[in-house]
Amino acid sequence: MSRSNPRVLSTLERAGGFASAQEIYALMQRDGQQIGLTTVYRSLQSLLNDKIVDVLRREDGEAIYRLCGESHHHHLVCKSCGKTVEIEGGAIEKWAKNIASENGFRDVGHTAELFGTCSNC
Amino acid sequence: MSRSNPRVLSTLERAGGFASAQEIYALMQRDGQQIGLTTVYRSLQSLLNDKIVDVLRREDGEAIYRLCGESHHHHLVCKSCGKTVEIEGGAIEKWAKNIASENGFRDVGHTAELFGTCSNC
DNA sequence: TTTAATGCAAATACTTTGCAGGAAA
DNA sequence: TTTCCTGCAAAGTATTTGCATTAAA
Repeated sequence: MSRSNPRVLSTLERAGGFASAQEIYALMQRDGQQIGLTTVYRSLQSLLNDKIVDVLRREDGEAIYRLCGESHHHHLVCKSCGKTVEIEGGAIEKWAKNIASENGFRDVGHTAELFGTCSNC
Repeated sequence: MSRSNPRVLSTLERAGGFASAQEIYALMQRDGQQIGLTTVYRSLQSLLNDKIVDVLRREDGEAIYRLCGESHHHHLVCKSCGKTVEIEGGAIEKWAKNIASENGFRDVGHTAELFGTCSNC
């Protein structure tokens, strides 16, 4: 797989660490940076692979990418405005471990996302 | 807007109260029910409007609809053989509600999946 | 007759892939 | 040369919409 174009990552940072592929592409175009949409998508795939970014979905299904810290966490996302709060998942980690051992599973990971409507919407 | 075709709702129920438009359409086709994909989409829109169903997004962005008020469950999936266990999510529901109110969110739903290696693998 | 439901086909939007030209090692 | 990066164009998938036909009231 191809490596990430560094300008894609820096554009994502500049966008507030939260943007779709289309938006990153548009931003770069507006700045006069020469790049193809394909490269933006491929770079994001690669960043995702390296766990440098995280992917969520907007209400309309568009994928939005955001920079991700190293610690395992979850998100609480507003369905209306996209506002995102990072959640520490202590309780859910414990829950996952319990469920796993109850069912004889090992090496258990998990995904969890919360979504709703924030106080401003 | 057009009203919902009742067979769409009953197919969604039959699917376990959780399916995408494409899946509902395929299910109805397989059963020999005559319906168009357009009608399935329009019916789901209408059910959504009437708050009879709820919409979530799969990881790949496909919209999945579920009956409102269904006590939904989660899955524990073996990465190696695909064995799946249904999990009752009492603990996680409570967790989600707490997190939501702590952050001033309302109408909060969630997704959660566990994956690991089962005892046979 | 008037209104609502239906479904085909076309249009949209996002995303991925095939392929060939060019840059880098 | 060999390998990697790039981007156009085409393909793919999910979803919506225009429009004419049909069923129902």
